[in-house]
Amino acid sequence: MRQLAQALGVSPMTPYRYFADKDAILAAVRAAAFDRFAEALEAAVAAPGDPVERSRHAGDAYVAFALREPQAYRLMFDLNQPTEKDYPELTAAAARARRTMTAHVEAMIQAGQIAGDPELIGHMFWSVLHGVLMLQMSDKLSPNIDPDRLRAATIGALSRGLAVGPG
Amino acid sequence: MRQLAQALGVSPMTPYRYFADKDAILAAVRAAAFDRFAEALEAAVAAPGDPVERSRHAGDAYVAFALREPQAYRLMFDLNQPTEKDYPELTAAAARARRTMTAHVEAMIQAGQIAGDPELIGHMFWSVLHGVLMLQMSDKLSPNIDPDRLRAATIGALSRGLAVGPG
DNA sequence: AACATAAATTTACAACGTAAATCAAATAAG
DNA sequence: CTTATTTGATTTACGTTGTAAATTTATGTT
Repeated sequence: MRQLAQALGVSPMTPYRYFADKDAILAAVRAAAFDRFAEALEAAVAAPGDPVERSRHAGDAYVAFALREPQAYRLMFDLNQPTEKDYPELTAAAARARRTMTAHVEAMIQAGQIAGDPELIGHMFWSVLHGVLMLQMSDKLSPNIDPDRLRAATIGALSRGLAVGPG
Repeated sequence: MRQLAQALGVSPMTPYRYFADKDAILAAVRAAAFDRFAEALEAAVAAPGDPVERSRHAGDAYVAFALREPQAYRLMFDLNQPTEKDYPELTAAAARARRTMTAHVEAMIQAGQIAGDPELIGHMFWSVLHGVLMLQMSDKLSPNIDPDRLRAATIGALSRGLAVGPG
């Protein structure tokens, strides 16, 4: 806090005139990060190309964000952070990212590319991306395993599994 | 630290005669948690039944551990914790859990159940389980999504995708 | 009994988040 | 243009935290 205040060129207690406490400040940072994240996803999904290509772009954008702003990504999903229920703006920003995901899956379904519950399918891909990234960032992967290869293989297998029959 | 010392019925500085600092203590706790975790997996894999059934048991044991000891699971994969490279016992305990996983996949491959790199395939399932659990625990899933259903659907689709052709 | 070694405690300090009191700057009322 | 009143920022101070250093207590050993 004192460092932050100094970086802002202001006295240690000044931020407290604008935020309730440290958690509120971090919640604002989290919300801003989720907004940047949602923007990156929206841009990727809106790019030209067929639905499958745009899905790849979305996945790439997801990973690129996490690796470009690891601190932000960490904070966004940090289990030690207070639940976002207490911070409406944060809830909203997180929901926005989820909606982007779901909307794109819906588009793929309407294109006949895939079938099933769009929100569930979106969450399936999300889980894979997040899982690999978390294991990668916490240094839990075996030294023999290349994160990019793992991610590609898992997304590939999951896609194939979904193409056969919907979950 | 002071609370811990009091719980041990000892003065605040006593733990420091046995551990370098707080991180070292937490690393020991993490290592112990990983050992319990590995034991749970080993037990599940060693249960009777065909390989596919035993895989299900392993997955169930994984999830059961995380939900039965959420604090432990959190700590084990906490990104804020110092890297386990500095704590050999911790590295060893984590590697033990990975080996259990890989060994079982190898068994499935030799049973002709599946094909591909066993360590990679093990990591694929691991990523899914970890991803869903983390999203669940950090309260990031959409209210419409049931974690158990999400996990089952994702594991199911991934399995189907792997059955078709190896990654 | 005297000493050496190990183990635990006491004391002390710097850093943290923040409550309370104080002070300064802007705006409104007379 | 004063004089209030509100707003914004700072200073001071307190309780907690992790832990370094000094000190005491317990445990062998000669």
